Amino acid sequence: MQGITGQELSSKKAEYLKYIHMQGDVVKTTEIAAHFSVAPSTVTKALTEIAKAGYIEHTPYHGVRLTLTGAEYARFLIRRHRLVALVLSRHGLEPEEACREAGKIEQCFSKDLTDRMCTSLGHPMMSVCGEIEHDHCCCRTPGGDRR
Amino acid sequence: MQGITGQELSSKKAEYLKYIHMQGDVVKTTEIAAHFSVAPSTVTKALTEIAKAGYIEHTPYHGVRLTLTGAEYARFLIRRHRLVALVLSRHGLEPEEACREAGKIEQCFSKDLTDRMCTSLGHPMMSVCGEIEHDHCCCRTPGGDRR
DNA sequence: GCAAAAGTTTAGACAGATACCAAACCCAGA
DNA sequence: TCTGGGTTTGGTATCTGTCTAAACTTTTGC
Repeated sequence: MQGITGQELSSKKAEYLKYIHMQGDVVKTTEIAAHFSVAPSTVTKALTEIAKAGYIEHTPYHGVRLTLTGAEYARFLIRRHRLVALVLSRHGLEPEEACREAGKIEQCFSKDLTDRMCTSLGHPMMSVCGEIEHDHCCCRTPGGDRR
Repeated sequence: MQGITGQELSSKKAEYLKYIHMQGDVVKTTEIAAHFSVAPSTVTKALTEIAKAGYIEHTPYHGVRLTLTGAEYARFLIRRHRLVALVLSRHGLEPEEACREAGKIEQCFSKDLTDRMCTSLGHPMMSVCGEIEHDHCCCRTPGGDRR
């Protein structure tokens, strides 16, 4: 996945993708609908579009599963979320608040901005809401070495 | 202006309001349209709605002027912008970049979050793109004293 | 002082995101 | 196999932001 910008998916779709990633394997429409408190038909529509964009495989009536591209993108979304939460936690927010507020603002952060903050924070391993994986951060070459 | 949330105006309308504030006094439709590279009719429509919300007075064919409420809200928007830019500048961005990126993400920051960051930064007087006024920051009581 | 030019508004349309409901549809378990 | 729960389809709605074309107002130049 070269050239992520961070704006490939609208914010709601990105949230769905993150959720699918965190659930792992096959995820059902109803499960997503319940988690986000929306009607199943709303989810079906979003899923169809996310699938069209190549991030998930949607087998009608049987749920969705991330593609490789989708898994990679979801990891970026989660890394971004955790970096944003970390920044907020360093500006007076309690861990839980930082995580919640991050959820509201993260979609505005481009990949580039995310990577810059990551570098500036010294590529932290932990945030307030989980580990930060740097596999696909700008700070890694394909071989895994820091630049 | 009690109880600002930061989400009273959509992001484009907030940008227009900030611009009107920065131009001062009466601002014409065409001027705004040129600045934001949109059709004048787009601006008229937005202006009508901002006026309905009480932040500006719109005299058709003669331009707009901020109301007291609008001026106060615009000062909040500018303070928020500068605080966000300051945070970004402390995370590896050059002043100009920080200001530009702040413009993209600031609309997501609530009044509360803005005030928390302000406190955490020690109520800074300067950002990378201008002074920060604290007249209406949470850190001030009506008399002007820090809490 | 009036007509053309410049500026502005209105009206109608469209696109994208998100959401809903109702109806049709599929599938698995009793 | 039939039925019920889960899912999808199709239609509709709202919000935001945008445009074009036409109508209207103000200004300018002669």
